Amino acid sequence: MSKQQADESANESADSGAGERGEPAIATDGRTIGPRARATRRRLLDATARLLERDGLFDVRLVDITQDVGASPATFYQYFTDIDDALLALSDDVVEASAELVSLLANAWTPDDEDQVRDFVGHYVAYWDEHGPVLRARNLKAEEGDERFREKRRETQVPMLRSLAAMVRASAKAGRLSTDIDPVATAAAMLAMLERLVSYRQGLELRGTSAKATEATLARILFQTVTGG
Amino acid sequence: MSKQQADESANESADSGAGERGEPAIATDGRTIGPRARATRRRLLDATARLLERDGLFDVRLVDITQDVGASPATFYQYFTDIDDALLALSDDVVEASAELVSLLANAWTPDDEDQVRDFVGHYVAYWDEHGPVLRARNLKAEEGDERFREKRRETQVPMLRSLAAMVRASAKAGRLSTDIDPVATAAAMLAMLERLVSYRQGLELRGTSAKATEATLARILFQTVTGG
DNA sequence: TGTACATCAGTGAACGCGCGTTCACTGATGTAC
DNA sequence: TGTACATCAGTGAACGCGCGTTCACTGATGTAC
Repeated sequence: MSKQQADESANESADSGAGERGEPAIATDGRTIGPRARATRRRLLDATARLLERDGLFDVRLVDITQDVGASPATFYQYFTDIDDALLALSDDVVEASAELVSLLANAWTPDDEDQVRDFVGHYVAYWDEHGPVLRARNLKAEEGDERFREKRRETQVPMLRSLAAMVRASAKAGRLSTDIDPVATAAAMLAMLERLVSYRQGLELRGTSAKATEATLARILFQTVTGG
Repeated sequence: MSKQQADESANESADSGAGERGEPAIATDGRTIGPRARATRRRLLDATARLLERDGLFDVRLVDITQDVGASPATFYQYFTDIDDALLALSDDVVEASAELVSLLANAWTPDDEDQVRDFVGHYVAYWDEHGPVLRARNLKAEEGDERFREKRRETQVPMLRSLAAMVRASAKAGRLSTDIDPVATAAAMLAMLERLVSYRQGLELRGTSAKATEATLARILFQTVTGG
């Protein structure tokens, strides 16, 4: 490895405070991991996300990932057992990034809070714009039955599901929604709608419906269904 | 490649003839297809769907498909250029099966028609129960950017989208819905909700929400959002 | 301040297996007379 | 009704390539004195 490359690695490691997140302290072969190694691991993850976007989940190759960061295939195995292992690590990142989304659901919405609902939908769309490839890959793997990816998906969905269900319950109690609806199913339906529609957005734009209108519509439906407003 | 080979490979399978449905009249190597061959082709498709369910899209192997019907790998190539080709054929089947679903949307719903909405949701769920593996595979491929599968998805979605959007428009005109909503985006949101929630159903059942309650909730949301009732 | 040794990090190059793919062939079915 | 020939349908067995995987090795960085 060239001197320049080593310098770059050192710079990139600046962004992560040493070993804070769920990052492992030892490599797959038992070596202890220093800052340089941590930076390499990060670069491999970033490359994986990049190629996920470029090639799609079906065509991501371990060899391509390492080539993308200018490393040997053997290096990959220092940090991950296989590509799924790297995808799981990336999934942890997006779980973490969903915390902000969850926080926007902390205070129950009322019929006066349509602005807050719009704000939430805006953040939700931005979240998918930023993490789309990883989220999609995670969901595909989950849908294919892989329990590890199912768990990652749950980690983001359940907190949101709980908050929304609580809001529905409150709205029903306040007489703004019929009491014979199922709060959890309603919340799940809203999350399903949000999650699925993001992948339809381009198709809709082609059909003459702007992204703005789609977002506004989502917010409206969510607002009405959850608050009864 | 021999001259003969070059000639033959010019006539790809697909739609180059008049079978009963969308079935080709000639095989990939130019032979004309009789009833026996058509049956073999069907058995290969059924096996593909079966293994799709058992192994998942990532792990479907051409060799396994042919073994499942007791045939040689070479037989597969008589009828399909590759697995994707077979998946596209299966996708045509589910497009065809969606006609009944579309017909249930032919007459615009009014606030008196909640029963019809429930009926539609029931059929929708049944449709996914029957064709889930193929629908999922088609959607995954579409989401991964394959234009051929995108087209198949559109073929089922667009008619439903049109019908629902028309209903929303009518409800708005009748003053039952706000006129500032976007009919197409609203219709798309409803379809997104339906499509996505089917894959969550098991998860919801584990969380104590019955399939019946989920179905009823979907129908309720759809009913209110589309008819304004 | 320089040298030696320990530890951390990365790699070249080969290996091998799983799986798609092919081709010359055999077997089955239909038809003419 | 039987025989010969044409056409339809299916296959065994091998081939080869793409890609994950491994291991003994080199190189980089830290530390003791």
